[in-house]
Amino acid sequence: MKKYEPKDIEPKWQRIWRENNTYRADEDPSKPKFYTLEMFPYPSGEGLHMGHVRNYSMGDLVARFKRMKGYRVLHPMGADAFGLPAENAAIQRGVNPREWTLNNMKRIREEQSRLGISYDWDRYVATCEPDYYRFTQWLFLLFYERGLAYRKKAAVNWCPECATVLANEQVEDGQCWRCDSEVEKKELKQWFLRITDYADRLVDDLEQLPHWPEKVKAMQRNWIGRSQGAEVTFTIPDLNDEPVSVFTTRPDTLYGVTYLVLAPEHPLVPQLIRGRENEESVGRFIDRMRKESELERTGSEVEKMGYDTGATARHPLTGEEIPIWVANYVLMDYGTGAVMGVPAHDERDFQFARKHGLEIRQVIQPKDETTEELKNAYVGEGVLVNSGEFDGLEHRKAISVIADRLEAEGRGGKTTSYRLRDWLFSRQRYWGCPIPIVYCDSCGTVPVPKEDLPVLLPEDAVFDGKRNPLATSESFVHTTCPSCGGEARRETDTMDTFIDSSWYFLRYTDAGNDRLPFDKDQADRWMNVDYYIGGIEHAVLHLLYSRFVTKVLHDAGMVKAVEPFEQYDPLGMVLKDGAKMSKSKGNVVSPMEIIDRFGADTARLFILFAAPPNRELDWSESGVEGSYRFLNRVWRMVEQHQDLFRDRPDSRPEDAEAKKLHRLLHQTVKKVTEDIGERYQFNTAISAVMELVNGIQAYPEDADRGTLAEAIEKTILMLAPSVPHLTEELWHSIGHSDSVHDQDWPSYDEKALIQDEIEIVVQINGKVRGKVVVPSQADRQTIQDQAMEQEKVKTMLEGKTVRKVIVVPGKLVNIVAN
RNA sequence: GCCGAAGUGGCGGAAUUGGCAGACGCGCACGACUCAAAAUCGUGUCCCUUCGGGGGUGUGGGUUCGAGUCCCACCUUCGGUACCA
Repeated sequence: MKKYEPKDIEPKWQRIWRENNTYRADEDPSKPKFYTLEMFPYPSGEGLHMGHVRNYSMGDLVARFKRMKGYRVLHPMGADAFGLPAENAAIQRGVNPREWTLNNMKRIREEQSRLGISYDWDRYVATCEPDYYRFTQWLFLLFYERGLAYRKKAAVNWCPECATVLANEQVEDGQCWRCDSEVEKKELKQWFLRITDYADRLVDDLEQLPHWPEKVKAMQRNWIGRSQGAEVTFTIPDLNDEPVSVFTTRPDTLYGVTYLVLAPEHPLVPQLIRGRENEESVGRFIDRMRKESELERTGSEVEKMGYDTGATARHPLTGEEIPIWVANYVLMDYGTGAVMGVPAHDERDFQFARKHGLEIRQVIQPKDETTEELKNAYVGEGVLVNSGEFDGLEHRKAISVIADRLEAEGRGGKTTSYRLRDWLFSRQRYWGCPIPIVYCDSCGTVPVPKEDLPVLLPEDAVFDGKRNPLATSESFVHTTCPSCGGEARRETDTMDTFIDSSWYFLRYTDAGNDRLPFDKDQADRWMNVDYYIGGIEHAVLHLLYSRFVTKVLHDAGMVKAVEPFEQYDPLGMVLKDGAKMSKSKGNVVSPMEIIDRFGADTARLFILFAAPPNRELDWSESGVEGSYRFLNRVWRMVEQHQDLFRDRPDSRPEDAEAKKLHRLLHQTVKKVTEDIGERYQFNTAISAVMELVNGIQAYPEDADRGTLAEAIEKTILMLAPSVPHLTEELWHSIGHSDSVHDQDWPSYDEKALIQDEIEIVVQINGKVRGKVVVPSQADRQTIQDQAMEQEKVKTMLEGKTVRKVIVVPGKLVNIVAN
């Protein structure tokens, strides 16, 4: 008997599949399409880790399954190849970022190949290649034409370590998402993409994504932070009735406003304090706030600090003059950078008013309660009091009524505010996609014509870690104006690398196109991605940006899809001993080492079997051995029955054992088909096949041989998506000359699932007391009669009165007695 | 604080529509094969028990003939987010 030697068979089949182009995407238009995608990797110098293996194993299982089910499947791979590590390697070790990246890509591709994943390698894309980033630039120009890319000066996030700016999404707890450095604020002129124009659609269209986890949708909703309310315009008598607007979700409390608070950065503040006695102290406070980092400023434990400007504002409805304060807790980049203080009905305002001795005026009264002095802010329901003509209104109604009144008087009105800011898009780094913009003294900002793309990254940039390398390249910076032909300078910032991954799934649909990013027909043939797998750390980065870009391309008529990903499955982490694998902990399990020892099939099987897809998976050495053991059992099972396949008898399940195995086989096919195809629960699909293998091994020698042969053959087919090499080898060993991966997925026969006789549980008062075997079609009465006939049941019922008998055909009988 | 998810054997985890809790695997124990070991195969493995049975899915209540599953209250853990007006 031949031994199972993954070392021999895995490379062999990988070679044959490559030579036969087995996994090229099928273009047959008569088949339904299926697009399955795993997030492409950043080609770091580390190679693949177990998280990748898990990701790819799951995607490959689905791709192979769908292919066998008769779909034309798109299952591509690429490299998210722009990024800082390459450039840092250039600075620290003097290597060329491009070479460094391409080397890593090569290694990662080899490692992916060793896993035996069924990619259509012809569609491989690398975002750092000119034939890709040329179209990233093309898309930028499309955004620019549509008014969605603009440049403005603003206080932006600056990471001193990365020496570049960051989008809001890329700042976590005031720290850089990549290097954890504390982020600073800098006033810079930068490029932005107008993602806020799409805020409503990005929220509303989440409704169209029932196959996304609630969690991820909630994170995106929170991030966009849409909130309905009103804008209220106060005026400042001392400044010629200069208007100052605030945003509030509670216009119903407008009569409870006793002061206004502005953010320290609010543009009116300098004018307000000019010449007043506290000009100096307030000025110092403002300077300090400006210098403070995001973290110092917005950390949860930061004390509320505020200063009276001495100026006053006029209430839009009452005309009352109220003091204007400046405080650190009001943020310039949310709402209007100013808030109205309603201490009676807002927790923060209450504390602030207490601390600074400001008036607290109650204007909402809980129903059926008398007024007492407030010990806390009252934020509940109630009716309006002390609110002039609005007294007695229910507060929810008042929200609308008062907002309408403000609008009628030209002093505000209903509005919606968002937390989402425009996407800060430019980066002061080399290893990214150059922004195709030229600055000309006579023509101003000029986009590079699409036919002149790509704007190539220069080879002569200097990597000294002190400045943007692109700016050091004379050959790059100096150019001619596309408009007037005069001397001009190129934009030296590159694009945020998140743009590269925001459209790669579209490029895959038409990877070779040298005219356009992709052809509309091709994109429409494949989009949306039906099944997308990858880390949840991208819940509000990559996944939000991709949704935005897809919508813009849809609006431009480039693709039908309005959402990129039909179903998104967040991938659970791979742990070791309950902890994240990391070099510092020394608990990293190397995928290639596992493949060397057990083979890729074992690694894949273990990872699929050990936990459901989106839960954490604890790597277990003995678990891997168990998977290896199982594959050996399958191998031996087929080897032992080689004779069966020489004359391949037909399946005639007539004896009891054969009927049993036949039924088990069909049950298993049904379960595995549903677990993979509908529930995406791969661990239970595999356990079902294990049960079938157990059943086959218990099958007696003298029972029907044809039934056995069928069961073995279908076991191989059902395992093919999970362990492609082993099954291919076994498939050929039982006499087939075509690939197991080109076979039809086994079907099951509902009739085969029906048993002649079934076991029914007999309960007395809900406790199992016995079992009866009845014909499967038996009616309620027959089942009940048989149950009551049971010896055990009889003795248990002695001296008791039967009150009720519940019969669930096919399941159980419950006798209620006392 | 707010939002989201999850609590089931020694461990990873099953139980799809309210119907036999613990599938499958790991680990462990015993047995077979062997001079012996490894490998393999087989048997057992939630807890208690006077062997009749009793208890058991984070806690306490409820609905139901019947609850891991539904409802109410709470506890714990994990993830996200947080002066967002």
